[in-house]
Amino acid sequence: MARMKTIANIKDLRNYVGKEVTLQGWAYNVRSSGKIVFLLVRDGTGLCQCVVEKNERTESFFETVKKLPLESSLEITGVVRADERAEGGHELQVTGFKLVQASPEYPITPKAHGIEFLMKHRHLWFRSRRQHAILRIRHTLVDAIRRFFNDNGYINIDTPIFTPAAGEGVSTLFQVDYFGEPVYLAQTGQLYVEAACMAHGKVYCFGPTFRAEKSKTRRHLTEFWMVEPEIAFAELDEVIAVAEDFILSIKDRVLRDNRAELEFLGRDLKALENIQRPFVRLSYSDAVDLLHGDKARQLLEKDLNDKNVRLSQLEKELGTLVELQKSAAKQWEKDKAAQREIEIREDLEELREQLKNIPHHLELARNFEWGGDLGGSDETIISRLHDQPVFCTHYPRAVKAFYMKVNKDDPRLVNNFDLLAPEGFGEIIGGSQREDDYDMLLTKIKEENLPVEPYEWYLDLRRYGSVPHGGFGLGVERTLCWLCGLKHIREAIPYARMMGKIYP
RNA sequence: UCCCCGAUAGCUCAAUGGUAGAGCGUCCGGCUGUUAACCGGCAGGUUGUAGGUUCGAGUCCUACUCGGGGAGCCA
Repeated sequence: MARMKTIANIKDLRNYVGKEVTLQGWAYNVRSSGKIVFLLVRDGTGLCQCVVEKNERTESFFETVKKLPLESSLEITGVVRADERAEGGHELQVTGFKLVQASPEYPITPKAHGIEFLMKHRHLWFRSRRQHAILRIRHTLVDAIRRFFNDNGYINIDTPIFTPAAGEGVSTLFQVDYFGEPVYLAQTGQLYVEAACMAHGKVYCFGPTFRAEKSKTRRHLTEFWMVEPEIAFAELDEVIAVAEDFILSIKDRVLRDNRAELEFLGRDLKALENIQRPFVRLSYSDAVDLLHGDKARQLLEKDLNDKNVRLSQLEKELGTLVELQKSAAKQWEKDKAAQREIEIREDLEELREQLKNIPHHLELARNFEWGGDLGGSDETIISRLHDQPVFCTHYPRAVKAFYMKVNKDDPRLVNNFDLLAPEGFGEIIGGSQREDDYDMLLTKIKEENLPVEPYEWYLDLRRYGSVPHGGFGLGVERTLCWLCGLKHIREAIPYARMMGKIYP
């Protein structure tokens, strides 16, 4: 009587309607009603409602399923059928069940949890739908990044993570003991990839990178992933054109492959679909004018006004909720009101924080002096004044790294660019044309009081067949935040490493 | 490094300086179409740590630890 069982993935169930299949997965949720149990199973590819009715066929396991602890591992067999009432449109009429392992009580319930608790259970949080969706999109993003460069003639070059002390901003690097010698975790692969660029023409490196800055914000990680292409015989405009093609390519790929996930995350798909070439090109000097101008002021004043309106709306709703909780007859009505009240209080707190900061941001923008580096709030203003990504170019030489190419026409400037993602998501790319003139590079190394000796190999690249070249670095997590509409970067990487956080 | 907020049951949160509570989860019972199901019941606590004020501290004060948000700095 033994039959071969058909193992199916939940994402493929539509191909098995009317057939008996076996799912291998975990119990995501269980609801029961006397003689019928609805078991929501996840298998990594999707969720499927499995319906167990109490009858002779299910007798041996009905009670087990009914009392199944969440996240117990299992194999479940049944006939696939289409049903509007089921999540995903298909469900399983269960005929067989095998418990692989019964879980003890699972920490993460279908109810609300705080971020501290969830981050402590990051290893289990992966199983939740939102985190599952985000990491799937990350997978697509990483693949799209490699695809773009591989398909366009770039060679992948891995750069070292242990790097010698080069004197540059050592305080922001992690020091490691390397056989008794202090070395540092790389904060960029760029200098190394430039060398490979002179061998292969078009190259890129892609790996983790480390910053020891003591920043505790929603935009910072101490360990994050960066892809850094480098192109020979390219000046600034050409590098910018590549960055534009690249961003459009990865954006389209994620929209194509992960529409369902983006929708689940509540991402405004229109906002992504509307991203088209050409992106905005804005020089640093024009950006400074923009910050000083009426538009920036009006934006912040409108923001202030909108947020105040929102604040009073929420306060009003809060009042009615408190009344509702007193008057509601049903317990569940009270619970729902209580839950909403918590949400509103969180929103209110955030709004008040933002409102407190707006005058400060206004001040920063108005008093911004030509020559300084653009701050986070300045970038937000610039990006929100445009509906396409903004290339901000030609920063003052004094605030940028020594390897950036000095501008021919205005030696106060360098040929660099940052790309600001729309909707206020901020900087996702930093890039430049590199200084290819030996004498100028040496001058700049000395200007910054850097030791020359560790850079001899780098100077060699300008001694032997120097050519105009340039590239950029894209932060994977910040890009993912933009694509997914994430408020905090900690959700954009499987194991976030942040100041003071290393578990799990 | 600085500023603001927080820490109470496994989870999310209540509690004028005066007897520590609710919902969810667990456990027990009920329910054949549930969608964070629902309904009834039981159990569940050294209120982050150490001091202090007070007749009396979850609540006030001080320090510390941890967390959240922001500033600076950065990508």
